[in-house]
Amino acid sequence: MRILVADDHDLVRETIAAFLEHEGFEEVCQAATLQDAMEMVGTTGSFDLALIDFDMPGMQGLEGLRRMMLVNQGRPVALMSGAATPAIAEQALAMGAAGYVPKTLSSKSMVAAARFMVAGETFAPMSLLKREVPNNDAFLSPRELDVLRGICDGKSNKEIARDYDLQEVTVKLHVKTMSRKLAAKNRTHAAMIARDRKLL
Amino acid sequence: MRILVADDHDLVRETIAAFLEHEGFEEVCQAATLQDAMEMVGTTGSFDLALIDFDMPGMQGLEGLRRMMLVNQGRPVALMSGAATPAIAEQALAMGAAGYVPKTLSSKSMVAAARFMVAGETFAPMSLLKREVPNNDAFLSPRELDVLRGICDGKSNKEIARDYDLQEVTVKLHVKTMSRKLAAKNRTHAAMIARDRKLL
DNA sequence: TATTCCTCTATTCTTTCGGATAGGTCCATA
DNA sequence: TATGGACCTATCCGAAAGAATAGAGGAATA
Repeated sequence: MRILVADDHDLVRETIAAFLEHEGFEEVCQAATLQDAMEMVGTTGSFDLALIDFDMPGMQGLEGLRRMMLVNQGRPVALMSGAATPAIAEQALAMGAAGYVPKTLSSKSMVAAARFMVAGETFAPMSLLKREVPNNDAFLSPRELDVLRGICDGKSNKEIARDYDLQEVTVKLHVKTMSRKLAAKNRTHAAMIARDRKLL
Repeated sequence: MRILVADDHDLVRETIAAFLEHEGFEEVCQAATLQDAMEMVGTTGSFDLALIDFDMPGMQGLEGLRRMMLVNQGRPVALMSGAATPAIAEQALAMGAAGYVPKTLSSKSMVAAARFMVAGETFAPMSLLKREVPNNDAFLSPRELDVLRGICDGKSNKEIARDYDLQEVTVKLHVKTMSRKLAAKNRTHAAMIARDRKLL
């Protein structure tokens, strides 16, 4: 049962490794960069599970994950991160990662997740996939939400105006202010952001 | 560490309970009906985790799950099933279940999942969350997918053209043909459709 | 009461989209 | 070789969107 923990933050890496060892994983290796991690696979053989950090040197976004998965010969490789977006996690899973492990996970859960992935299952915390909507509140006004819904349905400003019995200019106003609130470049971007945050 | 396994199939229930006990869970209780399970909670107190079968007598679909969650005082309750549809699993999770455990899970994974849910995390097998994207293939051309990705990022045609070293008109062409293929009214609509079908 | 926020409207202007039409190359396959 | 598909470019036009600015009514709240 060989596990690799790759993270450039010494404290984080060592803590995780210590926990895993304490919980019965026999051989827990460590690496501080993607290069180190890949070399380690080359010299000592593939791991039963590799946990690699998203923000580690050499990762180049998810490209590092892809390369790591290649060298580990199909055995499970999971992405770790402290601050990756749900979108990144989903992408990682889509490209076949064994899981996504947020560093916010309790040590107990972390060990459970590791066990799980070693067993060949794919793991992701539901907190990622479960709608996080603590932000929403009174962030967008009711009208702005109306308009946003219309946009998400692919409607034009004119159509939205007709639906709610408004003038087109008014809809435009809402589109603009709402897009600013969401930090969206335009209506399409706003629609995607809305979909991501599940705030429709 | 008290766990409840509720299933009307004696063999299944006892097997699962035996595995959990073998893997270190101290107190594993069993029930063959929802009534029994709820009474058990009433007399011996709430469990750290309750695994209840979807097809058990008294369940009445997900209503039984809801009631079980109420009596267990907010502690994790997970749905088990041999043949529930993904839709049911998603519904269960939406109503706050601690997880969905298919009976097809290996015993190892089952234990890992239990550990995980006891720790307060929510669990669902990725097979549920992994998208079925068998439709996509060759539906949109590679270029059209490029453009679609750009649109989903809220980019303008001009930006997309720059990204791929094309003329803006060309991008427009792709937008048009691609929108037609997706039956989208406009770029925004196309972006939403793409997101829904996970074909980015 | 004054202030703030949401709401709606108006005008003007520039940029972007969307559609139509009309070419062209490259490539694979029948 | 011909046919069709994906790909690229061009010009033109109208519609839509986006941005800026200005004003006004209503409701809630400090």
